[in-house]
Amino acid sequence: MNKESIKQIPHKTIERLSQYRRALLLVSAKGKTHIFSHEIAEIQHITAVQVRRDLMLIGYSGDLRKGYKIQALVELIGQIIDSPSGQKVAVFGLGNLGMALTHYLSGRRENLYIVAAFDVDEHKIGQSFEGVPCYGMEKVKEIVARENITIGIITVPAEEAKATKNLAIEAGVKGILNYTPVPMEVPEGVFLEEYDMITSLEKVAFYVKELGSSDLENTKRTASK
Amino acid sequence: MNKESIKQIPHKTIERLSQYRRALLLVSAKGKTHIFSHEIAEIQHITAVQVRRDLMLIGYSGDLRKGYKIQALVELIGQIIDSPSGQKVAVFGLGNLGMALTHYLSGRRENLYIVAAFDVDEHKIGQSFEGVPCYGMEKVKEIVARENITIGIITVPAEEAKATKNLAIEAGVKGILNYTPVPMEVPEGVFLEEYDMITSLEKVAFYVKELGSSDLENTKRTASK
DNA sequence: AGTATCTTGTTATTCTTTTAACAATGCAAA
DNA sequence: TTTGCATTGTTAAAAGAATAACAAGATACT
Ligand SMILES: NC(=O)c1ccc[n+]([C@@H]2O[C@H](COP(=O)([O-])OP(=O)(O)OC[C@H]3O[C@@H](n4cnc5c(N)ncnc54)[C@H](O)[C@@H]3O)[C@@H](O)[C@H]2O)c1
Ligand SMILES: NC(=O)c1ccc[n+]([C@@H]2O[C@H](COP(=O)([O-])OP(=O)(O)OC[C@H]3O[C@@H](n4cnc5c(N)ncnc54)[C@H](O)[C@@H]3O)[C@@H](O)[C@H]2O)c1
Repeated sequence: MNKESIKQIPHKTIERLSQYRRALLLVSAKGKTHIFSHEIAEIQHITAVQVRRDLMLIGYSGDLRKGYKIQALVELIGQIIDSPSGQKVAVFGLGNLGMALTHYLSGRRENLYIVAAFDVDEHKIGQSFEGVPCYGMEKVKEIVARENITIGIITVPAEEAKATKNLAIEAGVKGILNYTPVPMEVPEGVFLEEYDMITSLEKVAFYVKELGSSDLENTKRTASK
Repeated sequence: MNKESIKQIPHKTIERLSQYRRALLLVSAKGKTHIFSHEIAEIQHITAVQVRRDLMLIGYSGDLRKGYKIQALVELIGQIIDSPSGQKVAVFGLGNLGMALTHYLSGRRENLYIVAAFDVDEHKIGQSFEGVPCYGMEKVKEIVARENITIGIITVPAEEAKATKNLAIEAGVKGILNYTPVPMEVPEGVFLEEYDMITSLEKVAFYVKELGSSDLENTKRTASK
């Protein structure tokens, strides 16, 4: 697993590794120590080949008779997708969605820490939510630098989305998770992931309509993007 | 645009059509009547070829000199992705996320109506939120049937996710939008779309780490899908 | 020992999606 | 009129991802 080979891991495989790990931790908690590719596949509702291929790409070898050693696999996935010292995350826009996410994420993931939220609302600034302090926008540069925040989640109103993204990047954020419906672009060296809920919902609506009008297709789609 | 050709529109194109439409409505509101493929592309941060290819797939022809007629294109996209009489949506699990989504979606989309929420919390049952009534789980069958709800958004706790999905499908829901981190499967004739936030966040974290360790890749990824 | 069975690891193939290439078109200006 | 230019529509190629195919290893059973 050198740096070059990691770079060639498909994006989709990276996504599945995240999911495998969580699934593995769950079955591990039940006392299981080994698992077969088809068992992982069943949990994830994908094929066993897909699982084996993904594990091949990260260079993990299982036992031909017992399957994969859960603990070792979890550790290897961690070596690949985690930063050794963890990464810090900030939420930009502590509204309905931002608050839900803060609630959901804080104290949950071992290597990703939500350490700050930013908003313009005077009622929120200065307070803490789930142990996460909320700062005014004028503090972005200072806090991002001081805390070494590398990831920003954008949940401000659509009109403010691009400006907020720019501010975050100027302050030093290297990864953007954009939950506004506004398509963005980022400079070289910054990674952008976008998710648009309306699109998902309209997509479901479209395929429901299509399935209704002629029942040809059995469909499952997974996004995460 | 017959039924066969619609079926062959790539999933990704369907997603982009949803986004094109919203972008077009915005520029239309500013008084613009025509638009070039490269203008759409710029808004969406994709390539003009991609736009033209998508429009080709839905059989829309632009004017060689003026570009695409915005209003006509919006209408055509509507003919393709909307159901003529709209579709009704229910939220299952009116917690932090479910409430945020209800807030966000209610009264917003023209052809998709959130008409019900379901929860087990006695404090929520019987109340309305954003004009959306919350019912107990024992009412799912009755309400889904009565209101002809075709789409269910799953935002219950992870442990309840599969049971809730099954209940929704038994009641007659034909499309599931799963926001829990629990991978699901659905019977034939039901469409499933899943989005896992943790996966997205860990993916961003991974690529931030990689970009940091060697600045080769300029990356943009969009999910919704 | 030999055979059957199950699993992994990997290569080959197919499918999907994006990107490139380019002919055809229509207008404007020379 | 003719040339140049920017745009569309479409076919061709490339890239990315999933699926299939199958050799090889390990164990159990005969
Ligand atoms: N609520 C949802 O479920 C949901 C779902 C998908 C996408 N979104 C998107 O997420 C974004 C937020 O949605 P919401 O429902 O939470 O809205 P919201 O209005 O509840 O929250 C927006 C928050 O951003 C703050 N804010 C406003 N301007 C700001 C600025 N310039 N800088 C920093 N903070 C600022 C506001 O004070 C508020 O707290 C929107 O773009 C929306 O499209 C929301
Ligand atoms: N909060 C987020 O930002 C967020 C983000 C991504 C994913 N999720 C996922 O969404 C789900 C909900 O998250 P949340 O933060 O809103 O949790 P939450 O606890 O705030 O909400 C869960 C809601 O579901 C209700 N509920 C519990 N059991 C139920 C049942 N059997 N049937 C119907 N309703 C039931 C609860 O009463 C509560 O209102 C979780 O699976 C979580 O993993 C949440």
